Amino acid sequence: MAAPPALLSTAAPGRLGARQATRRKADAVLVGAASLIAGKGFEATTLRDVGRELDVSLGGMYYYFSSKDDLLFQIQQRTFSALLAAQVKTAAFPGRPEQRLERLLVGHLAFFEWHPNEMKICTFELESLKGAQYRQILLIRRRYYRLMAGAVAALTGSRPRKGRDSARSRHLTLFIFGMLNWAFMWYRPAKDGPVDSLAAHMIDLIQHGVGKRATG
Amino acid sequence: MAAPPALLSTAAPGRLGARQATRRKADAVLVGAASLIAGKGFEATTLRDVGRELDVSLGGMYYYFSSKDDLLFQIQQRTFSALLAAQVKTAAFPGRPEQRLERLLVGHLAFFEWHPNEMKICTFELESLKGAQYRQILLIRRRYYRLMAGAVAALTGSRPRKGRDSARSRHLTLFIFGMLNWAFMWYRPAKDGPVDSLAAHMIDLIQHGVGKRATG
DNA sequence: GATTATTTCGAACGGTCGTTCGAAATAGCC
DNA sequence: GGCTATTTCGAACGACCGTTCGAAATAATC
Repeated sequence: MAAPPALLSTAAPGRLGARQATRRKADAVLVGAASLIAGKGFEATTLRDVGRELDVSLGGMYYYFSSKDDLLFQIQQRTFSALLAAQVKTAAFPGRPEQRLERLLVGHLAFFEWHPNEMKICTFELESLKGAQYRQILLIRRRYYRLMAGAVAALTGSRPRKGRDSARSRHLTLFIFGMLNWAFMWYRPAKDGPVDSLAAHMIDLIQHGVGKRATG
Repeated sequence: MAAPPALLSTAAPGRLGARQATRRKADAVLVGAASLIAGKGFEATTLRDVGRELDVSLGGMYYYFSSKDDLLFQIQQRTFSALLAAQVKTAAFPGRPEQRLERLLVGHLAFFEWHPNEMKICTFELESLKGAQYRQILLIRRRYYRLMAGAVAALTGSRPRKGRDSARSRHLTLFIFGMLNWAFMWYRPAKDGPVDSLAAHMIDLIQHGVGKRATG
């Protein structure tokens, strides 16, 4: 599997004619801020901290971002958009249902492996967003849920309803999200092996449970 | 299943001869604070907020707690201790492995249903603790992990090793924790039914996967 | 090199936070 | 009622936060 795409600058740029170096620096600030926020939490992370980490003065931070909230929003918006776009592509490839779901699991875990800080923030700091920003991230998340729920429904053979899934199908999808999203609490590549084998364990559990063992 | 135990005052009391009413008020503060912290996060929650919620002046808060950190620590310490104690009892009852694991799942979810705010805090705000308090909570969590890992190992038939589980067994246990801990993001009793049926879905997935269906 | 636009800085502002402390109020006890 | 210990309060302190702003520095353009 190729490396997941970097977090593209999909958001509207601060200025139309902004030079490329400026864009790059803004991206670097985003990465550094994500590292700090993932480590200490959004509220506990200071703009002075972020500035110090990247050798930008406190006032200078406001050249790149309009507010602290904007910083958090851009991290989540870019991260989730890139994940969703990559997974939509992944889901488009043909294959048997279990293969397609496994590809999505690998894709999710690989993206998490490449952007652990950003993904941790998406998981932990959703509710730190407010108003329109909160709602926009919620929309992206909902689209991602539908993508995964569709793959799960294809595996179980239940025809996908328009609005609602059955309780069982819904629970199964949310169980899978739980397994995936909890991984950042414990997954260490050196200890747990590559994400491919982790996804294989996961798809094996989903298909057969612990009763029947696949090649292991 | 009987109601899970309340969050007992297991921590050392502020004063030895403290009157019962004082203890009760301290417990009430703990509950109110948990509600606010679960809603807004620990850093974003102010002692002034907590005091206002419970009609205690800001200065008065320090009669019950030595610091804001102490407040968070007590919430996590009491909650996790009560959960661990209840689950140790649950695990002691005899039964087939799948029954014993299912009882633990039900126990966990039922405890979460009764103390959602406190459990959300235990999940989200572990890393807001520092130093000795952080390490102490980590110890409790590790004991709880071992309890669950033992039940999982009994189900898979793998003999429990002393120090390390196999990668597969470890992953399976952590998958289960993921399913359980992610539930606070979506579980609503009115929509998702009682925790017993949720645990039944979960144990069915763990045992048979989606391939074979139990009574559904 | 002069002119303009972009980038960076440092100081300051108003506000809010956790914490302290001594006095006032309350309850328990004889 | 008096006396003591427990409980509650309100004001204040120092520290730090996000944000603003105008000037200085730097880069781009001619």
